[in-house]
Amino acid sequence: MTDRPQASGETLLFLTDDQVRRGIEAMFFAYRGFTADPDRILAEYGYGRAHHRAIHFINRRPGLTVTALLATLGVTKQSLNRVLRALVEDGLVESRVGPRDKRERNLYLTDSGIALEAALSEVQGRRVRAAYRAAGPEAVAGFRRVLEAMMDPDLHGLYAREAERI
Amino acid sequence: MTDRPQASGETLLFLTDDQVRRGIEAMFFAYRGFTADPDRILAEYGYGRAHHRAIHFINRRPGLTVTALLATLGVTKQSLNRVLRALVEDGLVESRVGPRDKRERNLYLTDSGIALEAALSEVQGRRVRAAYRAAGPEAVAGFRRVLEAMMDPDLHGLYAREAERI
DNA sequence: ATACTACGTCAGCCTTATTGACATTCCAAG
DNA sequence: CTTGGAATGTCAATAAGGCTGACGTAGTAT
Repeated sequence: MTDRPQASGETLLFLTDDQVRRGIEAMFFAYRGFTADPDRILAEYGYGRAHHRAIHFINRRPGLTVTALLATLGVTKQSLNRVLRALVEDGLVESRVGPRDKRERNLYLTDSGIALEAALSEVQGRRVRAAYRAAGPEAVAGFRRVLEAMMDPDLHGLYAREAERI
Repeated sequence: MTDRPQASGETLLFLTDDQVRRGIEAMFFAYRGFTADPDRILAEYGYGRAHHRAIHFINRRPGLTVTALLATLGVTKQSLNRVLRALVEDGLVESRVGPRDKRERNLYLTDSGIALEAALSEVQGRRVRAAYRAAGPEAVAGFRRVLEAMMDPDLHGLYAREAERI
């Protein structure tokens, strides 16, 4: 379909199919690198990425309700429940009855939960920082802009809007 | 640990833990958006991302051997075999006995395989292009630089070196 | 009093991944 | 020519993490 080399005219940003495929490939490799370090720590606890995500978002929004976390992660409650139950049983997450609405459960990290979160974001952040350093400041700004644009507006919009509201 | 706001001195690129966490979060949301469109197509075929990855790399390197694909994907042969068998049975991938070394199997996409790959990279590329357009050309360059730096050198190095060799 | 919401849980199923074991084919080195 | 090892395929068992469907309970809201 598209086979012009570089061009620029109307779009100023013309990419061949091959260039796009390289970008797709880069996302795959980068995401794998991105998750490799936390995965190793999680494995020691018998946890997976699902646990990491829950811990991450509870840390970001202490007091988050189960429904809100469900919407953020985009999984079913049955799926999340298994993960959440393990975290609560292991004493990393605390589930308090909602003060306003008693049906709700507000989720908080315990001290051990905070410690694990710190360890996870430390190793993951190490790689992110290293990549940022290697690429340079303007590259980081561009990176973030592309990522934002790549997000699914339906799924992420809710989260972003909620973030402002709170 | 780190709570200075912006700074710049020695590193020229100082990021707070919170900024790094936002980056981590952005990767999560972006990767989900990135895979959403292909996932819908794959579901129609009863396939998953594993099939997509196999199709992608066979398309990129027609004649790829099973061992090379194994190393690229970083999975076990048992895991890949299931995926590969489905693709061969469904007539999307052809597995030819190696001409030089008859133990090897060279993998090729059939016409239907090429068609599916085109459909997948079309929808995925659509989102990538949209994100690139929204972010601008310099942002894209920066994005790629950060992604490259984020890859696991051990895993990706092999692939990159092999790409040059061929 | 009734309807709806938030949450938890049981059961069953699927995909993708793992480890371990074993067979086959075939290249290459002694 | 024999033998070791490499490339591949396959069987079995297991696990994480996701899904749907169904059901129950507590609490809010009308």
